[in-house]
Amino acid sequence: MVMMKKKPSQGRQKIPIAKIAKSSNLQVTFCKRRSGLFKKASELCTLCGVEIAIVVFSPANKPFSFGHPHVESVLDRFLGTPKSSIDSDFTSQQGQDYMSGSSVHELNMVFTQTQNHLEAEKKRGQELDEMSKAGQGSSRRCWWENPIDEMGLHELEMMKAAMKELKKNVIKQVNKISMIQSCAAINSQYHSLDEW
Amino acid sequence: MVMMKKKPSQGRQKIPIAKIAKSSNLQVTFCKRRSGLFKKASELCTLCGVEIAIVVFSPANKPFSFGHPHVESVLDRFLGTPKSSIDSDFTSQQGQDYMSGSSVHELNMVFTQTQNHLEAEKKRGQELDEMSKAGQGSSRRCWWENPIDEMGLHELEMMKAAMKELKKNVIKQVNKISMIQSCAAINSQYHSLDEW
DNA sequence: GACTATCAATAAAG
DNA sequence: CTTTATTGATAGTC
Repeated sequence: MVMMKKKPSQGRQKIPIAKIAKSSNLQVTFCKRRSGLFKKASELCTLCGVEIAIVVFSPANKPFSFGHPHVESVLDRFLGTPKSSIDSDFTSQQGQDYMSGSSVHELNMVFTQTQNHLEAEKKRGQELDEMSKAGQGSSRRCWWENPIDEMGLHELEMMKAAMKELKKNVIKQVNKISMIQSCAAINSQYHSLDEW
Repeated sequence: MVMMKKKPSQGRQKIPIAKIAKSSNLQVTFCKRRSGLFKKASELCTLCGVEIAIVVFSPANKPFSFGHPHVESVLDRFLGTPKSSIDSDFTSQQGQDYMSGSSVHELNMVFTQTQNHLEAEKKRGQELDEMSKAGQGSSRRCWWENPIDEMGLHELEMMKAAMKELKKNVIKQVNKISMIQSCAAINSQYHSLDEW
């Protein structure tokens, strides 16, 4: 062909190794690199005949995993050899046995409940992610307006502290106002402050 | 230099993806490809801001691992979400009794991991709370953050009612969580609820 | 470990 | 998903 044609593509461009801002690009890059990573892992398995397990949580917190021969068998093996910590940042300790006297069934109940709580926490975490990503939209609530049911212990602890402080201030202010309006009738409603 | 030199290297040659026979080659290939794999993984983390964990057992059965932010946190999270099985060869089930035949110790391990995960999730949620609170800029505050001094009697009255309701819900939730984590040590901090 | 020629992985566009 | 142009990973070697 005698026709000149401009480059139909810039081909592969170098990208800086830093958090990708553009959401669509991030999604594509994650997909490509995840499959590339899994491919590399499978090649490593075949070439060297080793066991491997990879677990990734996508930007949307969806779990992906690769394992040879199986994810769980490799993880079991790894978790069963705590000295693996010397090879990486994996630091672990064998904690005490919780509730050693309990029945397996009881443990299962507790475990299931804890897992459910965990699910709720994670879901809430995701929602918070979405919220902060969505920016200052009109739908934003103050954290204290979030459903109490979805709060964790730590948040409740913080709320308790905040409320105690608030109560102190409220009482102070009420007293101040009461002084100013030295009208006894109004104050009567606040005599039961200590019932809080 | 005027000296001719023959090609000092054949460069990279393609190798078949099959078990490497030569032990020395296998060793060096494992090292190179393992580090390459971990590098790819870290890039994926940086680019996409995701959590990842890799566990490999070398040809000599030595464990190597890579994890961001931590191997164990990612594995805990993964093991706590058995429905991740749909994404890979990891097969599990969401039955009522988990691992009925397992020892109490095993259950305890899993439970401990799940609890740790729960803690991590809660902490993360709290950090997000802080973020979104701070992100509102100095201009906008939640009403309860407004100076108490500027409130009139009516607002204080309303606040009192709101706080009573809040307190009721908080206590309810704390009790719920306390029930779930029937671990006495943790609950001790909440025994003084009635001091409010 | 380091070097270098090759080839596979992949960013961007279709 | 497919194509294209480039970058980056790495097999062989010292």
